Amino acid sequence: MKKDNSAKQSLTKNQSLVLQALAEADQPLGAYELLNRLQPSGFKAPLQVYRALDQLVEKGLVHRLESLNAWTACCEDQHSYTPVFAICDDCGNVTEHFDEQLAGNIEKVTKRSGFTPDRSIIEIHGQCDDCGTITQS
Amino acid sequence: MKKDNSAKQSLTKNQSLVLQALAEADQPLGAYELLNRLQPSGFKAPLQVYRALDQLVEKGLVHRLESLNAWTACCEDQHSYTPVFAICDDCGNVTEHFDEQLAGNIEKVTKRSGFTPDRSIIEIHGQCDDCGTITQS
DNA sequence: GGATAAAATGTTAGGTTATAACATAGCCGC
DNA sequence: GCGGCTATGTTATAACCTAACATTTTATCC
Repeated sequence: MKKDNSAKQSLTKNQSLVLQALAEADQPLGAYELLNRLQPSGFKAPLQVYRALDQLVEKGLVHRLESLNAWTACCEDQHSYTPVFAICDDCGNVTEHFDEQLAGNIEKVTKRSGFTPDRSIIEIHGQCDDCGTITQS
Repeated sequence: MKKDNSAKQSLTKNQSLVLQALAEADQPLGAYELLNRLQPSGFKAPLQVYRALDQLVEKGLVHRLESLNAWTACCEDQHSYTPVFAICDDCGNVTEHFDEQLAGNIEKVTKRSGFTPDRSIIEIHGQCDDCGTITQS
C-alpha cells in the first residue's frame, strides 16, 4: 500500500473529483455511475473515470470490489494489512475490516505450496446488522 | 455448498459439456472462451454458457474467479470450507486450497460488527512455485 | 525563465463480459 | 393429457473496460 500523508494533497483535479464522489456515496459505485455523477463537473468519457480510479487505487485511497465491479473510498485508517470487505447483499452497504491473524493465515495457506503472495482479495457477502435485525422481527 | 455424490449424475447436456470443457482446460476459462470451444458441440449464444455456469456453480461443481472474470472446475475434493484460490499472475495457473482456521477467522472478523456471512471470496494473486523458481535462477 | 521530459488529460473507437425479454421444448407428478 | 417446473433457444442490448493517438499540464533541470 503506497499510502502516505501527502497522498491526498497531490491529487489531480480528476482524481479529486472521483475520490470525492466515492466518499460522498454511501455505497460502492460502478465506473459508469461515477461518470453520470461527474458529468456536471465536465467528465465526458469512461476513460476519464477509469484512469482516475487506477491512480487512486495505486495511491491506496480507493479499493476495487471485484465481486461487484465497483469501487469504494478507502476508510481513513492507515493500513498495511489486506482489507476484508463485508458486503450486504440486501442494502448494498460495504464495510472495511482488518485482522492481522487473517492476513497471516493467507500467507500460510499459499506458502505451503511454494506460492509467493502479492495481493489478496477478500470479500464476504452476507447480511449486515441492520438488515438482519429487520428481517428477523 | 450444495454438493453431493449425485451432483454429477444429474447434469443436463449443456451442463456436462461446459463442465467437461473446464475440466480439460489447464487454466480458468472466460465465458466467451468456453463458447468458442463449445461451438463445435452446438453452442451458439453466450447465454447458453452463462446459464450452464450458473447451474454448475449452484451445484458446487464450478467456481467463479471474480478477479479474473473466469471459471474453473472444482477440485474433486468434497469441501465445506470456503476455498482459497492462489492465482499465478505469470503463468495463469490457479490452485484451490482449504484452511479451517482461515475460514473461522473470516467469520470472526465480520461477526464482530453483527454481520452474517453467507459466501466468501478469497483470491490471492502472486507467483506460483514454478514461475518463482525460474525467475530466481 | 526556457528547454525538456514525464505525467495527466481529451477524444474516438472498439473489445469483452453479462443480462433482459420472450418463445419453445422436455420432464414429472397427478 | 394437463399443469407446473426446469432447461433451452434466440435476438437484442446493457454494463464494463481498453487501445490508440493527440493534446495539455506539471515537474525538473540548466
